[in-house]
Amino acid sequence: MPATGTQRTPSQVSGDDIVVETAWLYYEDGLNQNEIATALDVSRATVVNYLQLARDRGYVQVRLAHEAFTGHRLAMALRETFGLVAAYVLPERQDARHEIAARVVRGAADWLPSLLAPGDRLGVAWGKTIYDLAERLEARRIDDLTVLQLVGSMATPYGFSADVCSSNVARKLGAACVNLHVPAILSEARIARTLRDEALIAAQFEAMNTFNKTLFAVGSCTEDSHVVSSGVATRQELAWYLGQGAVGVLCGRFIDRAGAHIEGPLDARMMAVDLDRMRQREAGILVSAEPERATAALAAIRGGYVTHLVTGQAQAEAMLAGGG
Amino acid sequence: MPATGTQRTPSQVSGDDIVVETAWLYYEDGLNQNEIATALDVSRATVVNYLQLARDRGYVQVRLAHEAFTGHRLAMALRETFGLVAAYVLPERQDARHEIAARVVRGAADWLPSLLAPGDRLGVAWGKTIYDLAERLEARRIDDLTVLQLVGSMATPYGFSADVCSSNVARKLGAACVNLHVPAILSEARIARTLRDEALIAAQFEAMNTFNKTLFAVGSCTEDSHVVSSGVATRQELAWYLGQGAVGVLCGRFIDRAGAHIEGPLDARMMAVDLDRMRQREAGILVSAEPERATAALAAIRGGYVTHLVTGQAQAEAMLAGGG
DNA sequence: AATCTGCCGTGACTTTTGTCAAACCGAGGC
DNA sequence: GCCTCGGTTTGACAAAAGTCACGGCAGATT
Repeated sequence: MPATGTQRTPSQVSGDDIVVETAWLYYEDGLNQNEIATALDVSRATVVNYLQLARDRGYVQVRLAHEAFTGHRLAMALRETFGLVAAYVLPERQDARHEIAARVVRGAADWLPSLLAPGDRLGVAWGKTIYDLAERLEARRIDDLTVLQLVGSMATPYGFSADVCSSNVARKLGAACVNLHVPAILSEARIARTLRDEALIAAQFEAMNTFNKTLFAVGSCTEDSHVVSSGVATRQELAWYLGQGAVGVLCGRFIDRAGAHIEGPLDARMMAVDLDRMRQREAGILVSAEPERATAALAAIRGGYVTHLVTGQAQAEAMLAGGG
Repeated sequence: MPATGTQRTPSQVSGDDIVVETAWLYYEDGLNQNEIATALDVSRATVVNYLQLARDRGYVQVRLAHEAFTGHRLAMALRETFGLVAAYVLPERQDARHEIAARVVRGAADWLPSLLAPGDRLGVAWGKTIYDLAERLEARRIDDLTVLQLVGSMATPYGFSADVCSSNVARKLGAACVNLHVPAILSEARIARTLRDEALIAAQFEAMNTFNKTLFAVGSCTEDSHVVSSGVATRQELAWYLGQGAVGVLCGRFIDRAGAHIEGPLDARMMAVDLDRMRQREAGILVSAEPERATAALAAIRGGYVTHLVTGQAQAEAMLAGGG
């Protein structure tokens, strides 16, 4: 039983000795709280306190292994069907569809660091998904990493823009960041040309094109899509692209079912990475949560932009049903 | 309540869908088993089973953060006192002294991967500690890593030798391995010279010397030390070195309190890395568990061979008391 | 020196989790 | 169509973990 009459000084507890010891016995040696209490000669309640302290201080890390998601039935199917390097499928209940976006983002944030290596140059697109992903990314330095903004900036009603997306990803990963200090879309092709010829901007584009991995989402082609709400495209323009067979938006460019770039009125006015360049990469990471985007995601895969896919169960099923 | 009359087929459970979903709800979303049972419409006992499955399959990873050990009171003190880059101190109870070696080895095995980066060339010494460490190391590939054997091989009564140590470390980390295919000690200096001049051996030595990080333990200078039991040194030789002020053995070489190499009868007959070279490295990782080795560890630190130290609480205290 | 204050540690109680044998289901063989 | 077999699910019970209000020591304050 616990000896009475002695009490540890604050520093002994804060100094971590006992807390770490307790955590070790519990989590590494697998003793239960009673055994630990006996061994350390304190009450079990105290053991509970120490363990709580250990958790509060972040000493205990619990996570689900990537294999749980990459080894998932649907993940394997996606991988084989579409020739991906890996797929990461988040589980999803019928009755919690609204949560899936958050889960996919969380999963992608957990997975991303393990897909990157020192020396990588990561091209980052923009969108709510990417923005949220950056938010959830836990700070973990990757040596000699550079983040490159793939699309010009564009203010949105939601408070994120391409430069914020890339900056945040860079910050979390301790990476250098090359931003594109231009709007994503300009009113006239002439102005876009002028800007692209500007030495500073040209240099930024040149730097941008040195990426070896990419991180992006695909937009859907509906009127409530971000392409429209952010002002990149007007409704008329969207309608025109739809008429040409557009099923998705990738880095601001419209693509058809086969993933081919649909050249149109916007391209000359757009400041963004070229889609042909997007195919030349070591790894292309697509994050896509909602089943409604299955078609767009399929197009991106068929177009050859994707090697790694993060998605939810429902979208995975939709893709396997619709593609193949 | 759980609906009766339906039951999952084996493949549905083995197929991981439900198991991963359950694990997610429990570990990521923090629901308790009752809430999960309700949500998934199964009994709580089933939830327990699923969670057990998830753990059995290795989907759940629980570990103590490195900060628990590097941020430890004694770790900070060691770091500051001896100017180390980092120290990793394992907690230790009075009544479990015999376990500390296992803990330190485990801690070192957990820490090591995070100290290595792609492209590194890791020199590995030998000894029971290093051998055990290799055993405990969990398989995790580090790109473009090369492991280099720092000391010639020597059969021991315990079944490990330097080549086994380095090979095992390399295997676990998915690294290339350069072994030294010679005995650690030869009967005559002349033979050692001859061997060193042999093209093949010379090339191995040359490769060995390209290390940028080192992993080693220090031996103590007692009659039951491995230096004697493995036949590297005779008792007479040991006695001679003790007379010269030897307090420890590092990669087969004797060092004094200041960590200086004590040149003696063995050196010309020895096939091992040069101690001067051991000082020229990005990182030197010393693993040492028993308090009796505090003196030897101190010497190694004073000698400038160490930047990272893994040890137990008792040895840490001994070092802080004895050195400074 | 007495008092105060802020943690620390504890026992009793509640909630959560783990165990196990028995019931149950579906698939295939007779 | 019935039966057996292997794995799944479950309810009842047991064990473990979490909570909380109170008692107590140590160092600071007056």
